[in-house]
Amino acid sequence: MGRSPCCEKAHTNKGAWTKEEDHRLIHYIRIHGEGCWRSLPKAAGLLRCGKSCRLRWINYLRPDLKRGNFTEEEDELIIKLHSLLGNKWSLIAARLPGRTDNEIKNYWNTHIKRKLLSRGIDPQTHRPLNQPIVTDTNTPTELDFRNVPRVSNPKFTANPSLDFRFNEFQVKIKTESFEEGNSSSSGMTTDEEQQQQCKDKFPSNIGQELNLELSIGISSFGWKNNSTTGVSTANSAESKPESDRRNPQFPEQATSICLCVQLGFHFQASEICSNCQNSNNGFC
DNA sequence: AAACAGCTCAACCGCATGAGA
DNA sequence: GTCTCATGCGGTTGAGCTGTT
Repeated sequence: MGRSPCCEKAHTNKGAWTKEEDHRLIHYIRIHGEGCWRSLPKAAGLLRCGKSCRLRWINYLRPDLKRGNFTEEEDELIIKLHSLLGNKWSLIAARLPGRTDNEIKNYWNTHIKRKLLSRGIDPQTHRPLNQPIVTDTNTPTELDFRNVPRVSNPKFTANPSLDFRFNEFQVKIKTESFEEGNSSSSGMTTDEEQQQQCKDKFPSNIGQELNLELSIGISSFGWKNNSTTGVSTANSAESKPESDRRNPQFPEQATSICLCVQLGFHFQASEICSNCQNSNNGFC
């Protein structure tokens, strides 16, 4: 006794969407908003299954989608996020405003994989090709979860939020990671030279540590009022899909979810998160 | 110009998950 | 606890496009 199919396949269209279908879907969602995908096709007069409608809207028709090629910065961000998260395309897409998980997945498979391979990097492990995996118990060079603090139970946190974060999660990387490709004019690879190259590229008082901090949680202010906070674009209500803004699973005022992944140099405790404008000793 | 190969990406499929009855 | 529903996610497919011979 299996589950009933999500739609009556015999009476649904498949394949490429026509302009008329797109127009109907856009028109319907403009009036009624997202959600209720199962009943949407019938209500909108579409001979499509709800899944198909949802996918079409999310991946193609949504007005906040960014069109055009990926920038070099987006490329690098995707690579870094993939090294952290693996094939969690939806999580990666959450960090790239205007990009969809499907788009990123396709781009990864068609471009970035090849790019990494040409650099001699395994796209799955992000390690140099043909290099055996060596476990160094003293100096973490890749993700190191051994000292990750507990994942606190939301039931016991001060506010009713998820508090799932990899605290103080720093990944030391060699400065050669900042170099473009494998080029090294002198061929030298000493630490001194790498440090100098790093300083040349990043002429502030930045050290050699990249902070690849990942934190997932609902920012505390989000439970108060999301209309008056300085929420950055990535997490602002304006940038969220209509369904997120109307999500009945959350109280009306609790729609700001901080999914911070700080990719960059470790920022100071006195600074605030550029994403949620929160200051919590460098974490949010 | 035609045939073929390779590539891109929109769309589909199956499965997982959470909510509610 | 079990079942169904609704939704979301990741892997895969295949039509159409582009480049090459």
